[in-house]
Amino acid sequence: MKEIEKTLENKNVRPTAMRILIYKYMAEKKITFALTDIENAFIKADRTTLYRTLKTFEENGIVHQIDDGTGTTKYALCELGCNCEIEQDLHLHFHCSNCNETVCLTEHKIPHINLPDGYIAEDANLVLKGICEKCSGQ
Amino acid sequence: MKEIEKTLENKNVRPTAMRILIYKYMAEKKITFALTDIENAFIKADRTTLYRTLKTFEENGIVHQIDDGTGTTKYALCELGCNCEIEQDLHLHFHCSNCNETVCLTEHKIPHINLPDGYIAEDANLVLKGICEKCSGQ
DNA sequence: AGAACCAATGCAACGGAAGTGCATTTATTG
DNA sequence: CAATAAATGCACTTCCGTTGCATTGGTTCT
Ligand SMILES: [Mn+2]
Ligand SMILES: [Mn+2]
Ligand SMILES: [Zn+2]
Ligand SMILES: [Zn+2]
Repeated sequence: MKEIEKTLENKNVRPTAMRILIYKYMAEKKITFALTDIENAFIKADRTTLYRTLKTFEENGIVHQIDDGTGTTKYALCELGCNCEIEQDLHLHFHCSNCNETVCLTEHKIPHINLPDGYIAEDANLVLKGICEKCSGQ
Repeated sequence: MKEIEKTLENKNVRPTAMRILIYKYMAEKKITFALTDIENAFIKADRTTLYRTLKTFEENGIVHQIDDGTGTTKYALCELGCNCEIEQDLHLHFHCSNCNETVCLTEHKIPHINLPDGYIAEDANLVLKGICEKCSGQ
């Protein structure tokens, strides 16, 4: 409780009741989630509020967006010490085609790629798709 | 003309007038394109027809879809000898944040990634974002 | 405490893009 | 030519992200 408030304040985000709830939801969840997921978890909350809360969280380095190729944006809590407001943390993401869940593989960074002359890379997105550990039964 | 017809027939796609036009458009274009692009290029054609034509083309290995993270699906003609109906051609794509164009870097394959135990990769998508050669002025 | 102010929330509506059902036209086959 | 199948066009739907604006709630200043 108090801890979450501190965390938010440290990131310059006012710890409102709503925001604390949302943060809690995210912290308990191990995998990534979509706006709709969180919307279903909190019947009370308005979609827009959740949307803007996540946006605020993102702008202040609390969560990061994930584009896993499903067409719906996913979010995940940033790791401790992740400073993705300043520079991107280019870890890869895995999307399971069986359970449809997307996970951050924060240990696995996107390898450096040599581009043709003239191309300047500033950002990268690598998504692997297949069967996750839970679904592969191992 | 006749050549395009042959190409389509070889891929088991009936060479209708519309399809030949669309193929021609794609062949002239060097970069990838969205459904809307092609829609604007052919005032006459209905969006659904274009949509389904591209779908047919994709199912028969004439074009491949590209998810460049912009939210709108891009398409590009497959290379000669590309057999992406059978197995994915996992080359990377580059999206320029200046001119907003996406290009296939067919020479650059997505490197193999070691995943944690239990994860089975079947597909991959790697998109680099930044400044393209045209826009970097080199 | 009360007034003034700003941030957060909620409701409604918009817009882009993908996708589907069905009628109509066009091509293919017997 | 008739019968059949494929391709095209129109209308409509759904999904998701996004914005405008009114309302609520909390903070600060007098
Ligand atoms: Mn992540
Ligand atoms: Mn490509
Ligand atoms: Zn799974
Ligand atoms: Zn460019």
